[in-house]
Amino acid sequence: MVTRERPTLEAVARRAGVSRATVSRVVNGSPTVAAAIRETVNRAVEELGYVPNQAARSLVTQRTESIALILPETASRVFSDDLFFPAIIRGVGAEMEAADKQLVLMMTGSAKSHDRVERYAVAGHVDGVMFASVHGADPLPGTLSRLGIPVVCSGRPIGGPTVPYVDVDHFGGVAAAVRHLVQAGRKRIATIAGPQDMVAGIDRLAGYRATLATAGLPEHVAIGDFTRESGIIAMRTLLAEDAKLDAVFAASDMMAHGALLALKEAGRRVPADVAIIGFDDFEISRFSEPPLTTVRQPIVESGRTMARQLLALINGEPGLPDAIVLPTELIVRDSA
Amino acid sequence: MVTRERPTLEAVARRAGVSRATVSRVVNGSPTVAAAIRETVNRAVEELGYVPNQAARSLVTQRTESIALILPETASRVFSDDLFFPAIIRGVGAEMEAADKQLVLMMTGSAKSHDRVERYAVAGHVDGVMFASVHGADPLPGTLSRLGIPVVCSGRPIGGPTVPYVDVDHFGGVAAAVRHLVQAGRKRIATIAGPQDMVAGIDRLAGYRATLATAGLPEHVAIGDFTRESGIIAMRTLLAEDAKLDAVFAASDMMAHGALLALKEAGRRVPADVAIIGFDDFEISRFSEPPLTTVRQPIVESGRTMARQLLALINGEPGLPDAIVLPTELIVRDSA
DNA sequence: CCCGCATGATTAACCGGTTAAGTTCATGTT
DNA sequence: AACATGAACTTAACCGGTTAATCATGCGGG
Repeated sequence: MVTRERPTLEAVARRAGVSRATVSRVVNGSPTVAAAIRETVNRAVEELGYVPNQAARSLVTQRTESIALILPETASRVFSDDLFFPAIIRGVGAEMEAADKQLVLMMTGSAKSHDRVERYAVAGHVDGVMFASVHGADPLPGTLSRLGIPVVCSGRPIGGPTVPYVDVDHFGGVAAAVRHLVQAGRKRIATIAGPQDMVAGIDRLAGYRATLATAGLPEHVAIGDFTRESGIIAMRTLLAEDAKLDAVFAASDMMAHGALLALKEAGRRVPADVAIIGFDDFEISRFSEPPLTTVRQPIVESGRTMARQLLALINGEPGLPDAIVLPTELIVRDSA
Repeated sequence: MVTRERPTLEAVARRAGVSRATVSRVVNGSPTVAAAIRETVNRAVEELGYVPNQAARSLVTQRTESIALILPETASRVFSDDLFFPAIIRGVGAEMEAADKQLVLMMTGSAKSHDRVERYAVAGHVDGVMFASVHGADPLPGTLSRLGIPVVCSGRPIGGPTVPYVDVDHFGGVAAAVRHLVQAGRKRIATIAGPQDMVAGIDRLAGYRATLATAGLPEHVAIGDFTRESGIIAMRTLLAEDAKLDAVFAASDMMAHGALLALKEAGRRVPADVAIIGFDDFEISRFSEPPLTTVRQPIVESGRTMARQLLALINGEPGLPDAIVLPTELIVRDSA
């Protein structure tokens, strides 16, 4: 390991025959530098391979140029084939890269890690914090926000939006899906709902209920946790409770896929006997048997939007919306 | 936004009636502090809610306590239903959390971002760098390593291992899979290989070739890019070239899944007409139709291992291995 | 010819820690 | 009693930048 000495501002200054301050100004593109000097300094920077030390810079600017993305630990443990968080990361990452900011990933869940995140953010390691999918009424976003740290959540926080957030139109998407089933003449429309401590779970169930109520149809609810296995179990339960149900709205594609498996196991044909609609529009749904009708939610876009919001917040841009809700869209394939 | 002033060492020192140096020593757990003073200082820290400023600390210690994980940007394109990188992230993240280090995520691929990563690492923003799956003969890991920056790769780098790496036993896993097919009496065993600019693609194809050669059977190769769609296309090609093939080893589960779809489309039964084995053992493979026989590779574990290696390297631990190869295992289900 | 004023560079203070060197003081030696 | 020793604290230098305040220089105007 060589650990070659890296040149400092001082070194560049000496080489260019100017003061540290002038080099600093050149490096930061200040306009009050004569062209000739700028040229000389740039050459020196080039020759020495100078790269500014971020720690030194942060110390005085009070900015770190990096941003934390908090992922619920539970998610990564439970959802070993979850595609939601990767997509969020992708969206956020793209935006961060465009803004030349660094992305720091943190998992949280345990009280210990929870505390760790708080200390980390408070210590000024990052200029802002994003939360990907808040579970329950997590107080952390509010706490950080109150401490003056810019925060944006993906998913409307439960218990009053005390922080800006980006979410998708769960309700509208579900309503479109359920209406689609109603219009196809389905009468016994069940749902496999998501966890009721997450807004995505709550809102999608609400959309189902409201739309069925409007249509004057009875509701039939089983609860899952967004995973395929929970979808299988929920579908079996639903069938046991109502052998004649003719449609199911599953609050996630994974659960819809599980339902598909359970229906096949029970000898039901899809969509002939039972129609099924999912929510997410993951790649996999194009290839399921049959291909899944589903509500597309723009996950990557929501990551990007969250990142853009946070950057704007950090830059102190005025008139930022507290909430942004992205549209969802019903994608009709063969399952309904 | 409040942006409450955060207390500094100085403030704590004043409150505790000692010098900055003493507080620093207490905070860093130096043994040369009297118990009484330590107590007083800790109380002051508590009361003021003091959290050390990492930038200031890094400036003098030359350590940032954070580590970069580089993901190939191309991956993020494939990412849309890729489960490999999320698993790597999970493994690395767990280990980083345990070591109380921060994880900085960077995507690279374009020459521009490539340069960005280099500058970032060289600027001392991170104490070390991990590469998740190196494409082709990427010079970046070697470059950074030569500059004295601790580097570990996931996947043996092509073109001579100039950097320590962690990989899985592709060859052994594939050999077991192909032997399984041979022992089942399959005679026309094709493969859908992965991209040949990645070690995972190369080694798996080599394993296939060597094992078939040993068995005295002819080879039959189509190339994919690890995605489901490429699996579909490759399978169609293989069938067109040899309508009588009776087995396929696909170098990824996604491609195996694609192959399954293409075989169904062609009216072939699995495993009766054609046996199929994948590689990865993603969750999805337990639920495919039929459930997929596959080679399990410990992705999360490989992320953890890579992280542990890097931390050891950073700590200057002696006698570290240049390469660690984790075992793979054939998981027999219904497809072969 | 001298003054005032831009313009552009320099000086020096500061960001918030760490740590080597120096100081103080109680204790042990002879 | 004089002095070496060592424990525990303080002083002060330093890490590598940024930036407000200051200063030098050249130029147009009176």
